[in-house]
Amino acid sequence: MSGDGLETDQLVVDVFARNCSSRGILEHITGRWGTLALAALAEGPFRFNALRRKVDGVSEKMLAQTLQALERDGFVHREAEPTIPPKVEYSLTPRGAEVAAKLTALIEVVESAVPQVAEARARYDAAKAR
Amino acid sequence: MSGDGLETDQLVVDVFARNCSSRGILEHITGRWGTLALAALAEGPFRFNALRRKVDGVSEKMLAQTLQALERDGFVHREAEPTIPPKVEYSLTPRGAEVAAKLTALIEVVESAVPQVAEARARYDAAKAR
DNA sequence: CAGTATCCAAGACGATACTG
DNA sequence: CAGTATCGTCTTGGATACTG
Repeated sequence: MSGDGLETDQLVVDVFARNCSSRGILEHITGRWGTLALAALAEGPFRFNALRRKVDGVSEKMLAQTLQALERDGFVHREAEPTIPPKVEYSLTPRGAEVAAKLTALIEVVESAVPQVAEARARYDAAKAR
Repeated sequence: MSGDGLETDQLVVDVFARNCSSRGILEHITGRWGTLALAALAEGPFRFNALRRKVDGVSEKMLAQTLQALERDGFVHREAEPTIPPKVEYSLTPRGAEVAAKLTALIEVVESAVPQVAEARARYDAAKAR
């Protein structure tokens, strides 16, 4: 624990500032798997492996890691039943639901834009090739 | 009209699917710098170095790379005046503005949640340490 | 000013094996 | 089932130097 010249200011909020708390949080949410995990949980609670199947391509390690970060930040709730075999259910907290709602809105815009993006890319590549 | 079988790899749209077009697009947007660049441009047009100053901490390389990806996808417009010294202005396209709006909504939620996230982390860490 | 090119370190990521 | 541990690869990303 060093308290040297670099002050890790606890309450910088503007995302555009470096060392800002909100950036770290935002990166958990907008990270490669964070977005997909939250969007999946927006459809309802999931058990670990069900979530893993839903979010196609994620490894055990990354899903566990992502879920832990989101749980620590208070966006995801983890409910473990101490049975054998273990049953663990993940769901959104109220705050997680708020975030997830914004994400699904974003995803919808993106999905509806897929064809236009394909066109835009073709134009860009054609122009660059010339 | 949507086919039931898995048709192709070309126009898979569901984000949860691997090899899906929307995932790649989404990752440009939600990437470490994509989100911040779009959010910054939501406040108005910016020249390269102004944007670099605004988005604190981004390197030349990453900003250029991010901006090119977003331009190629049709979210950002690049206007270059062939003067000396060169003047290049970046702005949002209409589709980029749509996306940026969703992003700023997300950022607002995150920023307003900063204090609660800090609490949640403290609780989580305390529970884990025990 | 607005980039491009190159190098290199850090860590993100995936596969696998193992535990409770 | 729900993870953790470990290892090796491959990408990400920053610093620096250079061009038009």
